[in-house]
Amino acid sequence: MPTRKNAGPAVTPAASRRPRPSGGSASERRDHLVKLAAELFARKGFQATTVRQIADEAGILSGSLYHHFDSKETIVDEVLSTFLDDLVARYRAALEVGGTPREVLSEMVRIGFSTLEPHRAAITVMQNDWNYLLSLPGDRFAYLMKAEEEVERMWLEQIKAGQAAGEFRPDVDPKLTYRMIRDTIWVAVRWFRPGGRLNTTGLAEHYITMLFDGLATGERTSQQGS
Amino acid sequence: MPTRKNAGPAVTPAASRRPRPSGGSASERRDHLVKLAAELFARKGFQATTVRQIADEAGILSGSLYHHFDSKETIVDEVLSTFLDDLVARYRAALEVGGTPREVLSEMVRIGFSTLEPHRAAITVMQNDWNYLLSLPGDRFAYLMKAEEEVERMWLEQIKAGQAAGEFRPDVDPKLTYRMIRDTIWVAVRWFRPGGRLNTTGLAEHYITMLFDGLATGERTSQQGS
DNA sequence: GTCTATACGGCGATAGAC
DNA sequence: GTCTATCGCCGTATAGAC
Repeated sequence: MPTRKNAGPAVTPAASRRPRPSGGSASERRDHLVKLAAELFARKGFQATTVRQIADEAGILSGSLYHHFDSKETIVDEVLSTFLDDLVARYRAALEVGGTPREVLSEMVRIGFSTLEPHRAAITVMQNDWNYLLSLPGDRFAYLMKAEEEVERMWLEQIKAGQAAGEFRPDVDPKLTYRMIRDTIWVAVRWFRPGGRLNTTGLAEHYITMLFDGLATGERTSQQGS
Repeated sequence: MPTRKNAGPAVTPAASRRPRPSGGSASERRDHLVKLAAELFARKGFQATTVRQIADEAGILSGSLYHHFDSKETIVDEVLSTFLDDLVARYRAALEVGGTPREVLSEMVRIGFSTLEPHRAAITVMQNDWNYLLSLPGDRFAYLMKAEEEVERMWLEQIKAGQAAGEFRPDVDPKLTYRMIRDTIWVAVRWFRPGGRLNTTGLAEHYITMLFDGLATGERTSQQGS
């Protein structure tokens, strides 16, 4: 079942706005075009990708694209909202399962790295064109910030819970820590390629080790309280 | 003295290509234009920034820009090469000072974060437009990869030395570890703003703690050998 | 060193035939 | 659902006056 799980409401407008045809064949074509466009956006950047290039890739002319989408922005909107809906749904599910803060955070790290392969293009676009899309006139891409805020709340909750339980060191800033974790995960799309020495699972476990236990061997230093 | 220290040769072509006028007044104007352009590139992206906008910002017309630069690419070239020359020179200097791997790595982390403020715009451009610039026809921006490779060698050397000395855990991958450190530092330009709770020094110390000792309190887990 | 004026191409998007 | 044809705009860059 490739459609949304019922773990919560859609967080992005485009996802709920999108019509759900019965046969599915009409939207398969559309989805295919979105995938092609996403690859180009990721490789060249949103603005540097022209509607003619997208159409070329699909073997049609640029004018024909406008039978499926009313603008280039609509396409990138769909790329990003599809990814964010999936991501947020999986985070919510992980929180429902529960566990110690360390267990939940580990799972959230795994979820993040596991999206690297299926959503590589979308994550790349999100990283490179986030600021530009937010700077566009109108509120069209405001949902990007909304999604980011919900995700941040979920992470912060766990980090703070871990500190309150004495599981995490009290002398680190939760927000700062969250940002560094988040960035480390997403920025990996820049260099991660499937088929390398490590798959995304190995990547996640490597990072979980570093995150919780650090690079150093031996005794810890500067373990002073808050 | 704002010019290059004699800690090594320039690593970027643009830097050595650039004429060094005696009076300095002529190049001050040029440097000013580069700074204005860098801010716009950082805010809107290289491609989305037009030469007309750059000229507007400087209070001249777009045609007049071409008295100073022969193309828009030349401007971004100068933005990036100035930053990279400074960065590489400082890394080289840190390696010359020496110390234990942990000390040297800590210093390299500090150097990285300390560039966030003076080179904020350049780092942002580097992050967002790296792929696009490398994809341009010709070898013009190939020096970006050259610089990146030299920097990677410097980091890997220290990580591996630390593992050989038993200072760092042997069960992490040096290259992977380097990439994650590098990404965590640079990606901070996305959210770091001077005047917040933490300055770049505090940021660096926070990260050094996390990097070496991790988030967890208490005993370490999974300390198996290679 | 800046301005005026403009060349030239490619951009996103549209209308209507098929 | 795609093509043909095209509109109007804006992009980088240039030439020559001042």
